Amino acid sequence: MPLSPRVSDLATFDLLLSVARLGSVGAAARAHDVTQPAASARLSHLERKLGLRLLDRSARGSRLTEHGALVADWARAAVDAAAAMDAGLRSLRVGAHSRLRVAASLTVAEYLLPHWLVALQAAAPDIAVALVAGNSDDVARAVLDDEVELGFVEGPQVPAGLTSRRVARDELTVIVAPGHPWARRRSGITPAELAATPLVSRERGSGTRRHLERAVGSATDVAVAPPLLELPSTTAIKTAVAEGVAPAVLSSLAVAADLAARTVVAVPVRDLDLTRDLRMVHRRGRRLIGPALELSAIAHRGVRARPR
Amino acid sequence: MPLSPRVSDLATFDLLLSVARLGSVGAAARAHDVTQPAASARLSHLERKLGLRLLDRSARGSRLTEHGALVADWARAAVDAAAAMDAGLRSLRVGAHSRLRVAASLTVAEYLLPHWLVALQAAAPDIAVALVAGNSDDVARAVLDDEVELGFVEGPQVPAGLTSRRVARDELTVIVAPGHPWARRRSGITPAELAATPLVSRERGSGTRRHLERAVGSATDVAVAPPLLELPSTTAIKTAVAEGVAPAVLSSLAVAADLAARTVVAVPVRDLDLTRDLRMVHRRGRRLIGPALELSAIAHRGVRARPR
DNA sequence: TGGCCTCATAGGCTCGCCTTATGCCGTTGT
DNA sequence: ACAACGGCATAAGGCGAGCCTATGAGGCCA
Repeated sequence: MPLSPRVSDLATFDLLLSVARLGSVGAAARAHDVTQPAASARLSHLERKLGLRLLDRSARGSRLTEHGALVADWARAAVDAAAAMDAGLRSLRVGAHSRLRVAASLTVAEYLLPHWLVALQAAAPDIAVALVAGNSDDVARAVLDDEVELGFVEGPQVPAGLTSRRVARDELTVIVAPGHPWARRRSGITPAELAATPLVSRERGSGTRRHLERAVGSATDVAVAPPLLELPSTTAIKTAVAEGVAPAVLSSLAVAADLAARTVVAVPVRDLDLTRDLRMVHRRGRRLIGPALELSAIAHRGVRARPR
Repeated sequence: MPLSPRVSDLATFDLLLSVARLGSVGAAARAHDVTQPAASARLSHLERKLGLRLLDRSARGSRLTEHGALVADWARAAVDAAAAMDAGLRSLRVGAHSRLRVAASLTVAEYLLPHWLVALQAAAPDIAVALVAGNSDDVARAVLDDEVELGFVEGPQVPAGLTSRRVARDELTVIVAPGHPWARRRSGITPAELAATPLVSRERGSGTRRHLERAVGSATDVAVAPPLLELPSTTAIKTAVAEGVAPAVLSSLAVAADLAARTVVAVPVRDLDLTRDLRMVHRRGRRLIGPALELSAIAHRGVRARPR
């Protein structure tokens, strides 16, 4: 089910947001480095395509209509997500002249870091960040070897030689397809049930998988069953779960959107603590300065500001 | 700051997601109704533009590289947001032949309903939904007058003649600019402080504003100060707050993304319950059937599946 | 009433993207 | 081992979307 062409042109929605912010089509056009007629035409075209009047045009400028305000709020969510992706993409380009090098475990790199990078760019636009994604061991090694100034890892153990600080708390979540028997279990499943069930899983060595094995191991005698299927990406796992292949255990950050859209369902687990800390690490004894300090502050403040 | 052209072409990222899901460029091309060379060229072009290899091409198909998997996860967030917007947009077109008519208060229409509509479309693709957005009074009236089958309202009071069911719980959140004095108040502010401070606010009559006045009124003798500034949209309010005009009180659903990006900061309020229920309503005595029942089930299940 | 701001329209051009046709290469099956 | 198949890349041609410049129309303010 491909995306409708109605919404694929994010640049025009971004233009609409600029009109809302700046109060006139011409000003928005200048902000986007196009001429006023081009902007005007694009917006008219959008209104035609959607079958909605979005703007009240007057001699003093343009304001959103009621529909326009609603559409603008929807669009902002999409544009923000795209901006986060863009911040991430910039950091992946091999940064020969990067001023800040960062390593992050997958969960952090996927769901948290892009937003921090957006905030960092707003605070200090000239900082180029280089990002390396890997598992927590890779990250720790990169920090110790001085390949990066800052690292982000999952899990309880902090490698020797590193100073750590919690930047977020995450919770592993059991997900199943909406039709799966566990989906009706309002009281949850037991750790033993979870351990006995072959899951769709990341490859051995992933932080999520290791954390699950440790948590289940300390709550029950049953060893975690070998996976039914190993897949290389979170996305692939969610797709497999949604198709009913088997349950999976993923970070709550990874499944939030899918839960909201009901492609998969969360199953509570009784008497098992699946929370884990996401930590920022840097070399012990080395003070953070400049860009690294800035990013560290942004990430840390995220702790309190996290949505419910 | 307009969106970078790197990420504005969502359709190509959607194509990348299809390649990941289907395992080959050709299959993704068919799913998107273009020829294989067109898809191949677009993906190559994207890789050039990003400076990253995203796909491992082989004679058996194409798989994501490590970078590709990360980019795909970022892209999925943006594409999902766009899909939600699309579902919302479809429902705004005046639905002469719509099979399900819905009215929703602004908070629900902005942040919840689009995702429910995506799920509904997945479950029943042929249902056309017509959405009317308004305040809770408008919604109640529309349901009572039989203009819509289903309504979604905010706040505690359920109008007579309507059956209600809670579908989500929301919390009003005090937000300030990152540099505002309150931003450092880890222990929070008092209800009296909040009441005494002129806020940036929606116009009188908005559900959020009324709920705040009621909650503060029952916790303190001080009446809520008149707003410093009234603005017509949530977006405008957040912008004003971020620019340091004054604090504001908005739904947690409205500010989650902004908190994560640190454009604004949440301030706890001591000894004041700012939670409120978001309710689905329909005419008393009338059983929900067909599409309305389906949407009602999706919305209700959302209660348990909500991200933390 | 003139100047200035807003947005809309018209004409001409460029360039991006798609389609069809074809070739190459690795895998698979007999 | 060889042939058939599936998957991806390249080439050439055509169409259309979107941009720019130039200009017009309408409201607001001095």
